[in-house]
Amino acid sequence: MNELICTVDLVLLTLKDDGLKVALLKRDHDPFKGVLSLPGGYIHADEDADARDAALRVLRVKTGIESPYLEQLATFSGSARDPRGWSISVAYYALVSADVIERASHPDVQLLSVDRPLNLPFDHRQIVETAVARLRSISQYSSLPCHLLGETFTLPQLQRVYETLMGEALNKVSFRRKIFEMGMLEAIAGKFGASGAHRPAQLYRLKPELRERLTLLQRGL
Amino acid sequence: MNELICTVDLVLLTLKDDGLKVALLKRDHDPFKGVLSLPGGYIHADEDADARDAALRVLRVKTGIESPYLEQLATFSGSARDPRGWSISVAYYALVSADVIERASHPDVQLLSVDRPLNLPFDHRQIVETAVARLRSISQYSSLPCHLLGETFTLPQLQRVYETLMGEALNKVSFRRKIFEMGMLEAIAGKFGASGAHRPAQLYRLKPELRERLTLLQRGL
DNA sequence: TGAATAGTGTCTTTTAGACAATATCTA
DNA sequence: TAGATATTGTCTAAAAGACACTATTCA
Repeated sequence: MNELICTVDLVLLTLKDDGLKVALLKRDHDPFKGVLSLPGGYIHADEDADARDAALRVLRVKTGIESPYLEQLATFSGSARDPRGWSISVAYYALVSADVIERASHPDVQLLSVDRPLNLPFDHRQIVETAVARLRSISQYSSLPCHLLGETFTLPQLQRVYETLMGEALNKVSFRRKIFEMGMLEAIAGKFGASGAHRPAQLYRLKPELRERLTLLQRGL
Repeated sequence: MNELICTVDLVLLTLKDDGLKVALLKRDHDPFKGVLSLPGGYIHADEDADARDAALRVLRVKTGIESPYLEQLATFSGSARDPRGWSISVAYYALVSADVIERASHPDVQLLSVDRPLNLPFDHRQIVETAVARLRSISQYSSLPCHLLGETFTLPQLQRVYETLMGEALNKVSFRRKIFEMGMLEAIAGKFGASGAHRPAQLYRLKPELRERLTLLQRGL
């Protein structure tokens, strides 16, 4: 039997300046040493219980981020994708608020917009495109976008996140009906200050029991 | 670096006797020699261009089935799932009509209902459950179930397939509206005979350009 | 008080579902 | 022609969207 290269790759996504960004790092080693690419690394059979564990380890070591919302995306494989040989990479996507990336403040992390074509090594461009398509698709009928915001947020903030992801304006009344129908939020007694000369918005947070799993909508937003 | 066991596993699904079945085989080798399990096998770096290729090869060799509708499901990995060591398995699911399985007529293939708990080695039960959940979920808003029927079929047949997968009766008028809205079918000038003493149903087939990719519905059935 | 955004009430439009009438076959 | 299922027309109910009104804050 042949020895295959087994790795994980991470698509770490966040919102900044009203746009979706992907976190990239300069590669430490050849091939493509010094080139911006997805954070990734070999699976370590001796320390990772499974591929998800490897993904969390890679994210922690390479970006300093500890417990993001993380899901398996897909597995990319073949003889053509890595010059070193036949390889298999289990890709994960993680969603965090821009705050979390700033607090980790890893000097090497660069955030690039996913809206213009990315020039990346291996098949990383395809991996990013798959992740963004998945995020946009699932956002249409789930609570997934909440994870791009911080611990607490207002409904107008949340609506802007959904609108950014879906690329279209949403009806305010319908949006609120749907979000409440999902029943994923709990109001926090307290208000939002940073607004300015207008009525402040109610603060909400994800119900703690829903931090790890998504809430789904029957019909979409 | 450690050597990992790299395999593919196949969840081959079909409809028979109005129920969803999964195709299983008795294992040729240890571990679990002689036990019913998912068709699977090692990735062969020297002959498989990628994992999908490996999945198609395994399916062809082990079941005689040539070109099914095939999608990547997820990757299952870790030190706990295989007694031989740390392993990684890229799982695919395939949908075929019962006809296709019969025509391949591989003597070892056994079809078991997915509706009662399956007792399978490794983490194959979890893989099957994931595949069935994925199929049922995607069926709510796509043309996926068409692939469980043969080349041609009637709308009443198709509705029964959707109803079996979704586990509920569907409104006939709405179902037809939605299916036509998807625009995935083309009528065949000719009628359906096997019916009996009543008006025969119009035959349809998937538009040829949609044999490989799904048609999606904005709102679900 | 006026400007700005948050939150709500309600009417209209769109979509889904119920029901029944018509169509077409076999025995 | 009776009986069975396919197909279609149309009315009703539910969901989504448009729009405007009220609420609350700061300058």
